[in-house]
Amino acid sequence: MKWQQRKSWETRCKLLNAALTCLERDGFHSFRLDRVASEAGVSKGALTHHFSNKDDLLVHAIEKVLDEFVDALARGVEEFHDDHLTLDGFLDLMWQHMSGQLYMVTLEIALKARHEPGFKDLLTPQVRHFHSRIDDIWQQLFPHLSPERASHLMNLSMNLLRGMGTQSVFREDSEYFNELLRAWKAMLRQQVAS
Amino acid sequence: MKWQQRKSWETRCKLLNAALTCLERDGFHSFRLDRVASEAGVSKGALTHHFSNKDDLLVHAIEKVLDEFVDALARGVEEFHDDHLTLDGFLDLMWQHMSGQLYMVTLEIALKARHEPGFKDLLTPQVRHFHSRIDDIWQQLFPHLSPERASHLMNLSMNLLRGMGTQSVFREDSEYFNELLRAWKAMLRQQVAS
DNA sequence: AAAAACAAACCGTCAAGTCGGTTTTTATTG
DNA sequence: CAATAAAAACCGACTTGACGGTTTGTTTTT
Repeated sequence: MKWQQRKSWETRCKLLNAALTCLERDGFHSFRLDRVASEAGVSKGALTHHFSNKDDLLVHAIEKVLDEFVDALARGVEEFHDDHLTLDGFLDLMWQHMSGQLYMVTLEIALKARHEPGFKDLLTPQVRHFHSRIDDIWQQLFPHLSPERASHLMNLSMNLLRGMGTQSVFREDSEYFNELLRAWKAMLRQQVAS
Repeated sequence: MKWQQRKSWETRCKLLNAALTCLERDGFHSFRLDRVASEAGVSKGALTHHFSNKDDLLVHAIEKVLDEFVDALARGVEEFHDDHLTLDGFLDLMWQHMSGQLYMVTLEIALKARHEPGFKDLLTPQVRHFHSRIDDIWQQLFPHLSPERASHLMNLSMNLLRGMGTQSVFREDSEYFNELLRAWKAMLRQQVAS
């Protein structure tokens, strides 16, 4: 029980990464299990061995990407407290992730969940956990504000970034998004100061 | 050339509405032409007679919904100038539309466009036209601000609402969204005043 | 008569899931 | 320490069902 365990974990990991790659590249509508398998360099049989079906694979893939995002933010807040990162820098970190693979993948999944109650139920616990972790992070970011106010500012920021992520589908213009971000940072500083 | 023209226009319209209904209810992944036909109360043959294929139907449907949205905002800005609508009320109007059929449909379409360059090319002119009309509206809303500043505030607002629309998939809690909106209105007033 | 509006059967394609089989690793036993 | 049984990892052909587009036929209008 050693070589097998490790090998198993490795192919599982390869499959999850391949699933995320395919989901971002092809979208859920054109998400094909055999393409995931070939992207991971294993057979379709191996995939079905590790994940009982499409939904199972997707749920675990989304779990992975959300965890990695929150981990990155948690490291960010540490740097913030050590004065190695400004508030602006923290927002840059958020945008860096939200404009990459993460957001598009969660968007694809969210739309799927919207139309499949069973799948949504599978995801809801993950989503709740994700939000509570992010909420914690913002409470740490602004310990001098009331928890409600910190949550508000966090949710406004997250939703702004979500919207920007969505708009980036049709408008590929990083300078424009940087400007928006700059404007938001200024408003946020104002709110935090008052 | 009269009964025919009218009948034709009627079934076209029924088909477009049915397409929007199906797209919001089922999502693009489960968007089926025969379901659109039965939703519209016509046969599949009628559908293929009016629209050459799926993409053609979708492009015209999205055109319709975007036009209706901007028309509503245009009426809103008139009421604003006649002092029948406050800035808060105008944002409520925007959120009312963005939290309804409009945004979910555009989201489905945006994700499709993201993975199908040909389809994206079909939509890009529509999207540009949409944005220029919305931009005009915000310029009319804030004639005393610089065009750049008005555009900034518009894009921040739109993207915030987009993000809220996205989040509403997992969080059905209208009071929460009203609170966020209230906070944003306050910040926006501050920005407009200064 | 001709063209438009509509109906519905048909077919080719394509992917998810199933399943019997193969190879490799781990546990057991004399 | 083999020998071997058992279990896990993996492979890929096949079935099955579904849907988009085509095509042929029918009715109604001009």
